[in-house]
Amino acid sequence: MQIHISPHDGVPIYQQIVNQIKYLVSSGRLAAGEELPAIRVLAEKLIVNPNTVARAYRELELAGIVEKRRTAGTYVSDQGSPLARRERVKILTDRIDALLAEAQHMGVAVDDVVKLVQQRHAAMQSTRNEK
Amino acid sequence: MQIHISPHDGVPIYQQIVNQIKYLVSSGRLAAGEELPAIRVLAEKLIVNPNTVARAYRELELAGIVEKRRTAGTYVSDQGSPLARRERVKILTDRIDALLAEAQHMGVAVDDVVKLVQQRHAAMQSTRNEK
DNA sequence: ACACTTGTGTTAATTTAGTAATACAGGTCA
DNA sequence: TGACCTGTATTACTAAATTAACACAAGTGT
Repeated sequence: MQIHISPHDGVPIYQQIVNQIKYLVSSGRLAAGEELPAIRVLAEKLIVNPNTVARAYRELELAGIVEKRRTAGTYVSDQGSPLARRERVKILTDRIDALLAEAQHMGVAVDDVVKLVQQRHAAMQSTRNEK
Repeated sequence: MQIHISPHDGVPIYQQIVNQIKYLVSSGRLAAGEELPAIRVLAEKLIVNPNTVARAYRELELAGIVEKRRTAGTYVSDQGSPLARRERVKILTDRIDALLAEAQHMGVAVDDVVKLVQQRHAAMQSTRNEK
C-alpha cells in the first residue's frame, strides 16, 4: 500500500486517499478480499487524523469498493460478479445520457463526443501522472 | 439579457452567471462585440452584490469569452463563438475524463463505453420522450 | 475475564469558498 | 472642469467543507 498525500494540494486529504485506493484496486495491486490497513494504522502512516481515513473508507464502502466488518477490519470487496456488471453498466448509462444531453444542449455533435472519448482515453493511457 | 439565478441552488451565484452568459454567447444571443450590462446594473437586476457579478465577469474574461475596457464596459470578445466552443469542449472533456475514470474503476473497458455512447445516442434519436 | 484491536459517533476547531460593504482609480462627456 | 460613468481593490462577514480530539461499542484471542 504505497499511498502518498499532498496536504496542501487543493484536493481534500480524504479524497486523495479515496482516489489512490480506487486506483490500487482497479490496477490489481489490491486484490479482492484483501484486507487493507486499519484506520489508525494508515492514519499514523500518513500523519493524518484517523477520522480523515475513516471518512475515506466510508466513501469507498459507499462506492462499493470495499466492505467493512465492524470489528475485524476493512476488505476489498468482490466486485467481479456478472450481476454487478449489469448494475455498473446501468450507472454508466445514466452518466452517458446526461453527458449526451449536455452535449446536445451545447450544440456539440455526438460524433465529436465519441472522438473526445477516444482521444481522452489515449491521453490517460500515456500520461499516468499529472498536476 | 435574460439571466435568472437561483440563490440557493447549491451552485454559486457567480458560477450561474458565468454559465448563463457562456450559453448566451455560444447560442448567439449575445453577439461578438456586443456590450453586456455594467456590473452594477446587472447586480441590481439580479439583486446581488456587485462583487459577485464582477467575479463572474472576471472568470469570463479569463476564459476569453469577454473583454473588459477599463472605463468603458465589458464586451463579448471578437472570437467569442470559437472560444465559446473551445470552452464547451473543455467542459465536456472534463466530464468525459470523470466518466472514463469511473469506468476504469468499475472495470468496464473503454470500447464498451464508446459502444454505450453510440447506443444511447441512437436511443435518444428514436424515442424523444421518456425517463 | 481481560487486554487489545476493530470501526463508529459526537462534537469542536480550523480552513476555505462565497458573498457583501465600501472606498478607490481612471476614464467619458455635457 | 466636474458630475457621472466604468471596472478595481481591500476588507470583513457568513456558511460550508474539512479536519481534529476524544469517547464509545463491539468483536477477537489469549
